Amino acid sequence: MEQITLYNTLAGKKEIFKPLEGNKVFFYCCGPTVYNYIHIGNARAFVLFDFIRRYMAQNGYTVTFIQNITDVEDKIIKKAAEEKKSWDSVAERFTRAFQEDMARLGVLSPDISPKATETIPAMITLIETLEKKGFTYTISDGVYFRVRKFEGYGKLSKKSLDDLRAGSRISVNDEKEDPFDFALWKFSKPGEPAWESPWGRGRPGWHIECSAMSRQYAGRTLDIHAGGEDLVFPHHENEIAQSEAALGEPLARYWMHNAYVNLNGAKMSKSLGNDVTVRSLLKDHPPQVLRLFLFSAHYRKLLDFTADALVDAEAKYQRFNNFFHTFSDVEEKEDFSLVKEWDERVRAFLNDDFNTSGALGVFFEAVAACFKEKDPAGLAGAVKHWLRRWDSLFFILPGEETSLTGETLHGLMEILIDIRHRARASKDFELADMIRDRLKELGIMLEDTPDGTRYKKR
RNA sequence: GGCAACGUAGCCAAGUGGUAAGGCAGUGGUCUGCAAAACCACUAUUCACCGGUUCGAAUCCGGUCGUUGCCUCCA
Repeated sequence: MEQITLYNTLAGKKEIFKPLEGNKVFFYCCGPTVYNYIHIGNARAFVLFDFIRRYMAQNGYTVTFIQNITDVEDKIIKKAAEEKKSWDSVAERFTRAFQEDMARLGVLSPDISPKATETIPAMITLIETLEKKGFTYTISDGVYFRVRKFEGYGKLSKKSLDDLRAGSRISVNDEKEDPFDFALWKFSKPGEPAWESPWGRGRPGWHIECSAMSRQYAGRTLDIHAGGEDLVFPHHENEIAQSEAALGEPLARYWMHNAYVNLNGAKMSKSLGNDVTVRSLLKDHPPQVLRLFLFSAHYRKLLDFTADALVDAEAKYQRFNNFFHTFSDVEEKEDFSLVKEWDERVRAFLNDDFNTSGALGVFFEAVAACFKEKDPAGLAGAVKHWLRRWDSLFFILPGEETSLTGETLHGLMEILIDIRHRARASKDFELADMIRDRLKELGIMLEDTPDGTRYKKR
C-alpha cells in the first residue's frame, strides 16, 4: 500500500493519509447540479477526483467512490420554466449529458451515484434529528438550520461568523435569526416539485443532500470528502454543521478541494456565462488533450484556460504521438528494471498530494531518453509498455492506431509511395510533391527516412 | 471592508533548506531534393521587490507591490 500525503483543507496542511479502518476508503465527491452542460472547470474536479480514486484503488486501497447527482434544485426549476419543459425532464437530459461527457473524458462511473430525489427519506430523517436537538426553526418559506448554535462553524473555511457579517453582501431575510442560517427544507410554491414531509410539502435544501447521502451509503465518517474550492464556503461548511450537529461525529476526516479553471484570467462559471463546455471542446480536441491541459498544473493551483494553453496541450500530445509513431515497429515489452527510476519518481510525485504536473515531466524525460539512445529498441519497448500502463490512469496518450490499418489501404499506400519514389529518382519533384500534398489533404503524412518512406494518419 | 491563495525563462510549469525537472516557442547546426520527425548546441548566475534567520534560501520569517479567488448559487 502506497503511503500518500494529501492536503487537508480542514487541517490547513498536508497530512499522511490514513483511512479510518484498514485499507477501506469511503470517498465522497460532490457531483453536478444537472441544469446545463458541464464546462472544462467542472471537469477539472471530476477528472481529478476520479484519478485519485483510481490511483488509490490500484495501490492497495479498497475505495468506495460516491458521487451525488443533484436533480432537484432552484436552477433546474428555473431552466425548466425557461424551456417550458418539466423539471424532471431537464434533470434527466442533463444527467445523461453529464454521464456522456464523463465517459468521453475517460472518467469512470462512481461506485454509487445517488440522485437527490432518491434520497429524500434520509434527508427528512436527518432534519428530524436536528429538530429534536434544537438546531432548526421554521419560517414562512422553509425549515432553517441555526448556524450560531453549532460551535465549530467556520472551522473548514477558517472564517468566523463575525468576520463574515462584517463584509456581508447577502440580503438579510428578516425572518431568519441569522443571515447565515440556511434552508434544510424549502416549502414549494404551486407547480414546483414537492415531497411530503413533517413540515409540509416541499423540497430539500441544497446542503442537506450530501450529508444524508454520505450517511446512507457510507454509514459512518467519510475518509475523504472532495469538491471544488468554491464549495468550501458555504456548502461544505454547512454540511459539516448539519452532519456533526445531528450525529455528533465528524462528517469526513480529509477534505480535498481543487482550484478553479479561469478563462483568460477571470473565473469561468455557468452563472457568469463565460464557460466553455466540455462538449464543445471535444468537437475539436481529443479527450487526451483536455486531460493533458488539466494535469499540466498541480490541482491546487489556478489553471488559466487560454488559446495558448490548448496549443501547449496539443503539442504535448503530439510529442507522445511522435514517440509512439517513431517506435511503432518496436514491440512493447515489460522490463521494469529499465524504467524503475522513472517509475519511482512518478510514484513519489503522485504520493505527494497528487502532483500530476511533476509526473508528466518524468514521462517526457523517458520519451526523450528513448530518442537519444543510439540503439533505442530495447529501451523504447520497455518505455512504451510502462507508459501504456500509466495511461490506464492518466488517459493522455494517443490510441494505438496512429498508422493506417487494413491490408488494402496499406497496399494502396505502397503503390503511391513507389510511384513517388520513381518520380524522385527521375528528379520529377513536382509529381513527388503533388503526391505528398494530396495525401496530406487526406490527413496522411509521408516521411522520407534513410530506411525508406513511411506514412502516418494525422 | 474582512479572509485566503498565488507571483519561477518569451509562454506553461515542477521544485518547499544544499545550489533551477519537463513541455511549447526561438536561434544556430546535423539529417533531407525540399520537408516532417528526431538529435546536438545556445536560451533564468537566478526564482515579484525589500529586509531578516542560516555555513547555505526559489524554498523559513517579516514587510511591500501585483494577480486571482472566497465572503451570494457555483467544480
